[in-house]
Amino acid sequence: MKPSYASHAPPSNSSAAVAMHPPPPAAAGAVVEAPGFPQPYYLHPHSHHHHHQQPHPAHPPAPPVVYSKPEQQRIKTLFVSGLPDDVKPREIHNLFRRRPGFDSCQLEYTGRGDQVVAFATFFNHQSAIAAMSSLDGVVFDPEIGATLHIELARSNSRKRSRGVGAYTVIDKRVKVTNDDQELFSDDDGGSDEPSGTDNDNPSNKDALAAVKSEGTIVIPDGADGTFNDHTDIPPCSTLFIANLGPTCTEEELKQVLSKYSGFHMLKMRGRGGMPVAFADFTDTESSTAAMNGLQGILLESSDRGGVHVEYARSKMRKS
DNA sequence: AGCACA
Repeated sequence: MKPSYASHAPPSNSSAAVAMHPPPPAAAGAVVEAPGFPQPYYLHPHSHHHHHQQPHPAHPPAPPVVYSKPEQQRIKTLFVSGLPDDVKPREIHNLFRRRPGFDSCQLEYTGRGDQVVAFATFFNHQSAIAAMSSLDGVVFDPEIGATLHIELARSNSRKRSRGVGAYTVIDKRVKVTNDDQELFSDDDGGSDEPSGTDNDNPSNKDALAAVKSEGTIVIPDGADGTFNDHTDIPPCSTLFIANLGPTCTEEELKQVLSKYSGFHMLKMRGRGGMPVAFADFTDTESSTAAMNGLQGILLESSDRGGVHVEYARSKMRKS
């Protein structure tokens, strides 16, 4: 099945498909028709920055951000193909760990030849989209000419590296005494399609259990100098919020922050130009939960993409 | 990348 996500549409209607060399300029502002869907889907939040000659200039506030068809908006996992077969899980983790909203990733040896694919899971859909548009088409190994192909996965990974593992390896390679390996090939043989990301999907688990050897290895956090966290700033009960649109108001932020328990107060600075905000919570557990939920989300006022949230470098002065 | 308030 062909993904309806539009950056993979033929060059005819994709501005990103041309000039697709090292870092793809993230299909800026592209408005594309998704096959089978009447309305256009807006691929990038910069729509109102680059004024395409639109028939209706009477719409000043940019169309709030719909990236993909509704059922895809629950997807927080990316499917990564185009990897060299000697890729290491650590490399996948390092590819994604700095991306805002990154949660965890896994490398999967599919068992089809030496094919390797990966899944990267984010805390929200927008973060996944943002990572996808900045990494899709990137040359992963120039020596070998390996170019990453990234799309939304068909389903979310259920693996969550809650505190422990930074990444996971799934090895479906089989050393079967049976000569018939076709028994559990579940599709047409297309090699770069997103397969189910469910690592242990109950529906096919039983069927496969008898034949397949699947090992899940959780490599401990920090085993090679990496961290489960997507930032190196130590946890703090105050959050630093950046990448806000110039028109972002305290009220707008407060409204979304107050959905998280433990939220105390908000302070904004740098109004006009590039505002930043500090949000104080009762404890680091609350601030961490809020950060994970807020990372990469788009506000009405957002014009540079989703908000960027980090732990503040110092706790807000208690008043 | 941009981290203040005392």
